[in-house]
Parts: sequence; C-alpha cells; structure tokens
Amino acid sequence: MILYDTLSGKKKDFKPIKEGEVGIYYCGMTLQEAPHVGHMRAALTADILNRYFEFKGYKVKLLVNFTDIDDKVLESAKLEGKDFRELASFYEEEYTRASERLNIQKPALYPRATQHIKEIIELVERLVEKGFGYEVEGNVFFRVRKFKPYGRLSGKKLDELHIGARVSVDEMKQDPLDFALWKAVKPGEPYWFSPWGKGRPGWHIECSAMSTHYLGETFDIHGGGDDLIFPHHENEIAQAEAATEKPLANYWVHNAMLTIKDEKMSKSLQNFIPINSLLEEYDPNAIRLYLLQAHYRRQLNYNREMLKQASSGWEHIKIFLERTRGYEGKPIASYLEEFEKNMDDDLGTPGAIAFVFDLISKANEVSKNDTGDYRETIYLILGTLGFQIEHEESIALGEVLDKILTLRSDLRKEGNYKMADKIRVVLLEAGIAIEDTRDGTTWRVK
RNA sequence: GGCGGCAUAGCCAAGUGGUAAGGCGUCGGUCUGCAAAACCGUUAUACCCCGGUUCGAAUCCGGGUGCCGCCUCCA
Repeated sequence: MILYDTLSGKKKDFKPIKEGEVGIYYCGMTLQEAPHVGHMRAALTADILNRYFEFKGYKVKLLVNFTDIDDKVLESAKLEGKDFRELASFYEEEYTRASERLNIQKPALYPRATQHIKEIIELVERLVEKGFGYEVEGNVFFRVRKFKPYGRLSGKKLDELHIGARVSVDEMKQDPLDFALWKAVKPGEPYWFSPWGKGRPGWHIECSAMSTHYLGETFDIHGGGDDLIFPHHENEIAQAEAATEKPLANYWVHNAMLTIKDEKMSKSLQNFIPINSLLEEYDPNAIRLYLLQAHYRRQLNYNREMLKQASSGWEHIKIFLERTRGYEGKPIASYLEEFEKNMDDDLGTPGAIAFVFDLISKANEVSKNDTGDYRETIYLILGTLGFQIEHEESIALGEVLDKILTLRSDLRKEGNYKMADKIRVVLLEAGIAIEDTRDGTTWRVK
C-alpha cells in the first residue's frame, strides 16, 4: 500500500512500525463552531484509512482529537455567552451526531485537550528542561530557532516567514516566531495549576502530548486538513521531536480543502455549510459518495448541483442492491484485487467507486445464477468504503406490501388502471415507490 | 513577494510514456396501459497555450496564461 507523505513530498510504501498494526492520529476540530462539510471531509478521510487498513487485516488504533480549550474556544464561548465547556460539549455532540449519520466508524478514542492537562504539563516541563521552552511571567514559549528542522514539513524558511509575516507582536517573546506552549491565566478565564502558575495550554501542545501519550513517541500516521500543515503540524513536530529526539510520525497524510464558489470553506469567510443542515436534505450515502468521488488530496468545490449528481449516483447503486435483494453468492476474488489496486495507490476512492459502477454493469450481463457473486462483491466494496446499506427490511412491511401489490395486480388485470394508479400514488405518499417491471412489481423505500 | 497544488466533454472526475475510466446530464432504443426505474447504445480525433524530447505525450522537459491553498485562526 502506498501513501503520499507530506514530509517527504512523495508517495511512500507503507510499512508499519509493528507488523499488522497501525496507529493513526488525525486532527479533528477545534470546538468553536458548528462542524461543516469540510470537517467531515477530514473525518471521512480518517474513516477511509481506518476502514481500509482494517480491510487489509491490520489492527487499527485511530485517534481523532478535539481541541476544547484555546483562544478561539474561549472567544466563541464569550460571544455566545456560554461556559466554554458547555460550548465545546455542544459542538462535540454535533460532530459525533453527524459522524454517526455519515456512518463514520468510531475511532478508538476522541481525546480532548482538557482531559490531558497532566500530559501537556509534563511535555512542557521536558521542553523547558531541554532549553526549548522558556518561561516569561507565567507563560511558556517555544524557542523556534533552536529547533533546526523547523519548517521541513511545510517547506518554509524561517527568514522568509519573517518577511511576509503577520506574526503577532508579543513583547514577552524572545523571537516573534516563538509560539506559546502554556498561557498564563487572564481574568475571567479558566485555568489549571502548573509549575508556572495558573494557566492553560497553548494551541498546538495538546496534539503532541496526546498523540505520543497514546500511540508512542513515534507512530505510523499523522493526518489532518492541509491547512494545518503550517503552523499547527509544524509546531507539533517541533514540540514532540525537541522533547523525544525521535520522529513524531512516519507518514503525514493531509486532505485537501473543500471550497465553495472557488473559495475555501471556513468560518472566517462565513461561507460554510453546517453538515447537520446538509444531512437534513441529502442521504448520508449521497454525501459520502460526493466526497469520495474526488481524491482526498484534491481540492473539491461544493455546490448543490454536485450533491444532486451524487444523489442520483447513489440511487443507481441502491436500486441495484434492492433489485438483487436475496441473491446469494460469494465475493469474486479477482474483482476484490482490482478494488485493492485502486485503494492501495494512495486511497484511490474515485477509481474504486468507478469500479463499483462497472461491476453493476457487468452484473446485469451475467446470468441470474452469477448475480449473487457480483452482488456480494459490490456489497463488500461498498461496506469497506463505509456506505451504509440497510439490508434488513421490516418483514411486516414486506408482507403487507405483498398483499397490497397482489391486489393491485388483480386490478390491473381487470383493466382497472384508475384504481391501480391511485394505489401507486398513495403508497408514494407513504414513502414507498413501486415500479411495474416485466418480472412483476417491485417496491422500495424512498 | 515566498512555498505548494491544480487546469481533461454540458457538469463532476480518474488516468502520469503506448493511443482518453467512471458518475451526472443529453439523445436514441428495449420493456410498458400509463408512470417510474432498469437495461442496451450515444455523447472529448482529444486532455489551458507555445515550444522541445521521443517511434509514440494528457502523461516527460522548458516557457507562458488562468485558478486555488498555505505563509494569520481554520479540516
């Protein structure tokens, strides 16, 4: 399996640290705003890593973190007149609700910054001891220029950074590039006790502390949105590697941004689509299809038309599965290999999905006896890609519909189309679409 | 200004040296009381432009043009 690694700028063959196991840390979100489609693209990328490694037989340990304390959270809480904990919990709940609906497999853990203050303080202490951190009036800063590899991940040069910089001027910093590991408490703010007095963690430190705490000083994959490459992940590397003198992660995976009208979807631009409102309008599987039909490293534009297209595409798949309901068989090995060939190349979900459509066409050509094998193959692939296929229709509903449809069939034989059509309309109103085909009448839940 | 990425049909999107996947839409056909769906077929002499390398390039090299991301909080 090959993965593109941001640090080396190349596709690299994946080799786990421990045979058969993979540890992944994927940056979730800062709990300051409603989760939007862009956040879900990241969550989905992590989900595909999670599911696909599992499919390949790995034991996966995936962590998706929440930053529930920092400047932005406090600011947002103040604005909404809420306690920051209340605010964070609220958005976290929104996030997990959307994740569930999108059938995103639960990570091993959703670690939160406020639950790891102890680990954070320990890491900051270590950095201070080694001379990478320095304390000024209860604040602790990271000495960026002392960490030589700084800028390697993002390909930035310190002096160039300086030029275009809008680096915050802070009298207390020895160098404008330095960033906060620990912030002294300000009036009215929440705080924790530390060797430097009352205060709270800086923005980047929690990820370094939590990832190494759960996954070890060096782990397999670290991921996140590509807007986090700088400064967030750059700083994470600096903090962790200055302390441990070991690489933080072997592979850096970054998903590209979602844009809307050719602009990045983000809070500051006020152009984001909350995922939960989108979920009210579209089938979660259609949203998943929309996102997975583009490669995760390619910027993707959002608009209604594309969601509509994805909805039609999903209908197509769904109808095939419903039409072949009850067909039995076993997955076809050569086709699964084809699927893997796509996925092994840096998570080629677009190719994998195109292949599913191909398989559906093929399934239509083969004899009824073989259809089951195709169905099972398609089913397995879709499941690995995280599509949710409800396969247990209510028996009672099925029985009732069978009776009604038999009755309607009699009416049609008698030429009573008026009544037959009326039944169709009424059922549609109840959410059941029926279709008359050569082999009889079929039904499906709309 | 620095760094990175992208440019493929009406829309979306794969493909990174061997002659253009797939989806949506369109059009035609089969089926059908009608409807819907399904199925079959159709839809890029061609991959932003100009040069070059090669038997051969969307794919490699050079030069343009346009768009986006990061350099500040952001998935």
